[in-house]
Amino acid sequence: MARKTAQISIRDVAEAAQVSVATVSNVVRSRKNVSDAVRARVNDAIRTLNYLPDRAAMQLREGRNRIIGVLVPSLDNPFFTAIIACLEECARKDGYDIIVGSAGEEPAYGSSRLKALLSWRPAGMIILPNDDYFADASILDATSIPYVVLDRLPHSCMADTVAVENEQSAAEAAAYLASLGHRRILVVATTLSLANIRERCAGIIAFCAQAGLPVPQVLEVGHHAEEGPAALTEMLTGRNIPTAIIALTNSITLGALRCLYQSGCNVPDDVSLVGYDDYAWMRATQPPITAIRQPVEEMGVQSWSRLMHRIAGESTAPMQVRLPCTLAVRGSTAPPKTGKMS
Amino acid sequence: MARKTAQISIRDVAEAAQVSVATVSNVVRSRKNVSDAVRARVNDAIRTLNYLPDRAAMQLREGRNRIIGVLVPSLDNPFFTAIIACLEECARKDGYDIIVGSAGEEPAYGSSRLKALLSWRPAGMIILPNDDYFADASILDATSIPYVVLDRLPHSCMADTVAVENEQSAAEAAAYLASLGHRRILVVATTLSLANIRERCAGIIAFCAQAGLPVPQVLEVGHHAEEGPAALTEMLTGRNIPTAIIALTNSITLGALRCLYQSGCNVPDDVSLVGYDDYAWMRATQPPITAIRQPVEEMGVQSWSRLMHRIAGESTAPMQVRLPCTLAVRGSTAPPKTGKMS
DNA sequence: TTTCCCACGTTAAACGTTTAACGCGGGAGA
DNA sequence: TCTCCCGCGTTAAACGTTTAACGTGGGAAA
Repeated sequence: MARKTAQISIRDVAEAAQVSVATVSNVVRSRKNVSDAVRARVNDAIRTLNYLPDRAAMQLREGRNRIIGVLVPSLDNPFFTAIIACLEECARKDGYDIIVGSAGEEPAYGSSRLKALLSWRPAGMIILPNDDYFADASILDATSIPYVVLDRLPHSCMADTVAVENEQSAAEAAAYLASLGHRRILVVATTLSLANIRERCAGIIAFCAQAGLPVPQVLEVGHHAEEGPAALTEMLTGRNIPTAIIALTNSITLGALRCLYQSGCNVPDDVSLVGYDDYAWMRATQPPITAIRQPVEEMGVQSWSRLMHRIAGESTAPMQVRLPCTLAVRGSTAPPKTGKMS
Repeated sequence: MARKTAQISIRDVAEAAQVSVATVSNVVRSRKNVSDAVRARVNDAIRTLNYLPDRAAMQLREGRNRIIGVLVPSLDNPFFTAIIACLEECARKDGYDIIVGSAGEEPAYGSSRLKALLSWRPAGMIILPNDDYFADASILDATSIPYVVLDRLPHSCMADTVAVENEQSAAEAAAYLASLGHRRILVVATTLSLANIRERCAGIIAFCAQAGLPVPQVLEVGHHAEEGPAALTEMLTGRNIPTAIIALTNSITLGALRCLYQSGCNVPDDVSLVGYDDYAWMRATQPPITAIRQPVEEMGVQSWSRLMHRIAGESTAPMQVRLPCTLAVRGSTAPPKTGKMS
């Protein structure tokens, strides 16, 4: 009978099957030849005792285990959870487990979450930094653990990185709006202290400059913008409102939509809206939202693949992967009503 | 200098600080009095070597560690990720780490994910089952690990459970629709093989019976309904369409909205819509969606608290916690246009 | 019959911690 | 001066695995 109090260990199984612990291990890991009779006895014992190997012990013995640490800024953002879901799928396929930590959007906790993750002695890490100074890099570089930086790129980094083509995708959205006849574009951002956001801004500004459009206005509204930031509502109820808005993240897209709704602006008749990320709800609004679709799945797969290569010992120079976004044109964008210009 | 190849251990620190490993441990865990001079030496060594204790070894030594396993059906559903975010917050406060596994909405993998989680020897588990037979219960009961079942309740269960008042909340939504004058209500569900969904249906049906309304129609559309299930579109383009829809999950709410949009039904003029769960996007649609708000945060907190009590040794009979939902009335519900009845 | 080898099992060490038990030196009380 | 105790550190065992090294018994080749 299994003891209820303590976990049953390989020793209990060995005892029950009348063999040594080494033999049990050999059966479980199928490492050495074990006679059929003994194997059967061991398997029986495992089943009746409900034996499960202890990962901590395995890991301790083997030095490094099949664990990947994933550090994200937040678990409340569908963009991050989608990536996690994708990484989890990759991990399952390759026989890894992932451990997820959330560091918070503001770099407040400092590196405590990273350290917690590292204390698992993971075989590798995938990091989505919450700022682009990425002080954590020094901690990671002090270990020999390979890691991949995803989505938000730090200023400088000795590791593989995977990100989307922020400038190009944002410029493409601006170009599309320009082709519809828009000239006054408002860019709504979380914060310009994030490199990917800055790149998106830069893409739009560069396009406008090149196309002879006025310099677009940029509004920073912070990370918690789902409920519709007051600053934007104010701007939309004022005079000389923009004819098009580009929202640089999914939460901003949502917030912008609420502001437009609150301030009585009609989409797309009064103001056109283009949002980053593409979620199901954007296709269920009326009108559906024109979206810059980030290749979330591809980001997960690529970063996983990079990490696996590094774990396998690849020692080439760090690679910088950039993935293209696609613009999904829907009903929230239309030519501006010329009447409202003057 | 730290060896680059292997992780630095407590022994390296001891060597660098010229003390025994026990002393290092005592400094790190501040267990016994250590003189200031020695403490300083040790802390210096820790800092220069970038020492991080190895969780696997700690856990092995201590038998059971501050880990909670969380098993959810899917990481693609914001309801589950919101709960995870909340549990993570609780865990951080109490000095625990959580390890998340996703089992898939269909009970296909069987119990392999659960076993993977259990092999971490967690101090406790929080489970959101993916079916209500909950075969995993036997595996869990075979261990001495306390666990809490959340959201979807199995047929019978010897553990603490936390769920919402499904019947009452659904009945309340039906009652509200009835008070507006609706008589033909369509219930759209993922699958009736889930207890919480069945309870919601039952609540609506019971109310209709009691209020003398016709028996509401129930449509099962499966788990991946965000894109708008064809069966629903078909029903909405037919004759004798319902005047109100109650969508029993967030994905169904989204899917229903798309179907309504596709089939040219106006919300709320042609059809009223009430949806389960309340996310930011539901307030950004036009009209905003009337929602049955599940107390996600409270579910997380309550289940965490139950688990902590059990871990602390509480051995009373299993408790069944039920939390109330609130109906947030918004623009997607209105009295039916009587003209369309005939 | 002797020798060798092979197939199958076992022994024991090691992984990095924690902690009970022990040692030791010096100050205080007798 | 002798004893005792207390504060500070160390030693060593233990946690559950894996695996290299080591029996051991029997069959085949000589």
